[in-house]
Amino acid sequence: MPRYFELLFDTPVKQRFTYLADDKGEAAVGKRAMAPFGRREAVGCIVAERAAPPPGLDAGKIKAIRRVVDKEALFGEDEIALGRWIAAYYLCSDGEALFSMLPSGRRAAVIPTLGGDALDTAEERALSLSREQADALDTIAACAGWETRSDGTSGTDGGGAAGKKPPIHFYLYGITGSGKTEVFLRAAEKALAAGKSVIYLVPEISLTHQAAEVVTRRFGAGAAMMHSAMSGSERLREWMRIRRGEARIIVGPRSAIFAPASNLGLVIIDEEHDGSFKSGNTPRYHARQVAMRRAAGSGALLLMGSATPSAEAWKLMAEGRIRRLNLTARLSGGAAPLIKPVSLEHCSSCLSPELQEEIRQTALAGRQTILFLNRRGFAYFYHCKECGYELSCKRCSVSLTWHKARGRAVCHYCGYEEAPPASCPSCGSLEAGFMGIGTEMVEEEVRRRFPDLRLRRLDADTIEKKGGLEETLALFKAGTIDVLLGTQMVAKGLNFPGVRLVGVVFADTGLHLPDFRAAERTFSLIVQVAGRAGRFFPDGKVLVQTLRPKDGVIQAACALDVEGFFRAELENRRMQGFPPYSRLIRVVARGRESERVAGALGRFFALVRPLLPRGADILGPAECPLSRIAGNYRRQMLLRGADMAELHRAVRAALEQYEAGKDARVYLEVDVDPAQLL
DNA sequence: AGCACGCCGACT
DNA sequence: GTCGGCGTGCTC
Repeated sequence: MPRYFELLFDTPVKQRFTYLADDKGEAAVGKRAMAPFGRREAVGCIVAERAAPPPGLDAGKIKAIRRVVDKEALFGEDEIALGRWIAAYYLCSDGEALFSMLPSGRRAAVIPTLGGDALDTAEERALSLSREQADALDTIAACAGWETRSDGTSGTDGGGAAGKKPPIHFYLYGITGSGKTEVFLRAAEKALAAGKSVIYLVPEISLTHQAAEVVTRRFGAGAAMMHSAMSGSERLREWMRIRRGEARIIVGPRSAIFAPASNLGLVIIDEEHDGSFKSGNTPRYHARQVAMRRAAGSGALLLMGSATPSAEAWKLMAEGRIRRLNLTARLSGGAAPLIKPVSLEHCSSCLSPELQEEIRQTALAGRQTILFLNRRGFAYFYHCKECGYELSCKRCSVSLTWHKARGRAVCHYCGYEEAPPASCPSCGSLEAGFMGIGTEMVEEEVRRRFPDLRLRRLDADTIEKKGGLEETLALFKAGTIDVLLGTQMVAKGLNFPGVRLVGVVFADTGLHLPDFRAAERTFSLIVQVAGRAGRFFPDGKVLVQTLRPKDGVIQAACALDVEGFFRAELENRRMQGFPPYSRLIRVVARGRESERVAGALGRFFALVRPLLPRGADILGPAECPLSRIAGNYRRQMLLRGADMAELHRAVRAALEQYEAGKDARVYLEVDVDPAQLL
């Protein structure tokens, strides 16, 4: 009696392929298998067994599996079902979805990790919880119905083990330093004690390592981690430990949401607002969305936290669909820092007199300064006053950034570089040059004004050499650096007690980008950076330099007024019909020839428009804000509607018709719930 | 996505 | 006369 198995492959082909079992009888659902696929061999995943070949398929076409790759199954039915859901929701093939769940390390990223001692020692040390922390924890535990044993608190809250209750989501909304981590850890402890497993998501890169250390210290061998620097085999080993139930708490970045944890009781999402929870390649999933789906399926509880929630989360809290738990008090003695907008309007230097003075005062007091600017290089655009010429990349519609130290003009999108022009390449005028401040320029300025201060710059250019990041952070921590200057990476999660002053060199970066989330990102970035100041002393100070000190976003950020910010921001979104008041699917066409790109997207537009439900509309087609990247022209359209299921139906049907006669040399990218519109 | 088959231009 | 471009189609 021959056995047949259905396999999925990591290709965009939306089909299953039927094979005969191999001779040895090892084949089983959930294992990977090598099989002849087209004119080559490929690894597929066995997702089902069937008694007979599919009707209508020529029996002669069926081939046999070459060999089974795995000894034990990697996936259970739950994971396979989750893969199907991902594919349906994010509009990719089942195979792409399933293989993206696997920590195979196909595209293993080498990512610098932070030195383990960048931990928040004060929070870790906390033995007893604050009143707010304890209340939050009690509320969570009570709703979850986990058996509570410690604390002398009495037993279960009715409900108990079995029975599917509607999932409850919680949001720990608290300022930086209010002790969210400790509540996360205690909630995890309780879930584990009740026999459940826990997934703990943290933003990519830096925090993964820190959080992983805290969790392993706390939970020992029962913890598994999935950080991006691990090799494929290491990650696979962790995967199997989780499947076997040997590890019941999993820490990692967004992909850890796929961990094959059985009896899932709790999903934690730390820094919920962080952009790295949304995947940048197919399937373009959002870990929060997947977490909600997993929670719904398993009855697990979802616990998120941030000082600056996303607009989506904020709205759900306002509607009562996520329960908010407030942490308002700063632990460890720190007070909310004084945050002040400083106008750069009539300032020739990138350091205003006020910021210079504070840097001086801070150094005099023997304390440290962090300067933040989200732009590397020396100057980021070139302009000719004579003829208006602007120097842009030959392959992208992006201006070249001058990297003075390297002596090159560089494209930050494709890496193209050339020698910086001595005079205007168009008219030869000398009234032309680079403008717009970057971290290198700030570095030069600080060194010029404060030759005695020990300064380190921390951005993608200075950490290229391995260990650069760890070294700089260690030096800063040890107090051998007075001023730490850098991009994003100084904004997130680093806690250094010696810091008194934080200077945001230019807050307007990104504020006026053509993306409806520009204000939200700017707001949360400023608030997050501000959180680096005075965490352990009451005299922290933050100066926010801007060309528009009166701007509502800047003002709200400086007042740490999250409520006020969202009152205005959500009203804007509602008026303009953007998320969270609508749902979006973004379709991008890209290709070498602009006419073909336009033609292809136009054709897709014609296909999808009649399929859209009432009330839904289309923005575009139009050029992408970044209309050309690495030689590819890009056009996009935004499908907008109230109901994602309806949008899905329309796009899926249109895609099917489009495939039938698709344009050569044009690629369509579909992004459900896009996070970036550039 | 691969990978091969197949049909039109400039080269040993 | 061939090498090689990339358009088209298929993968149990």
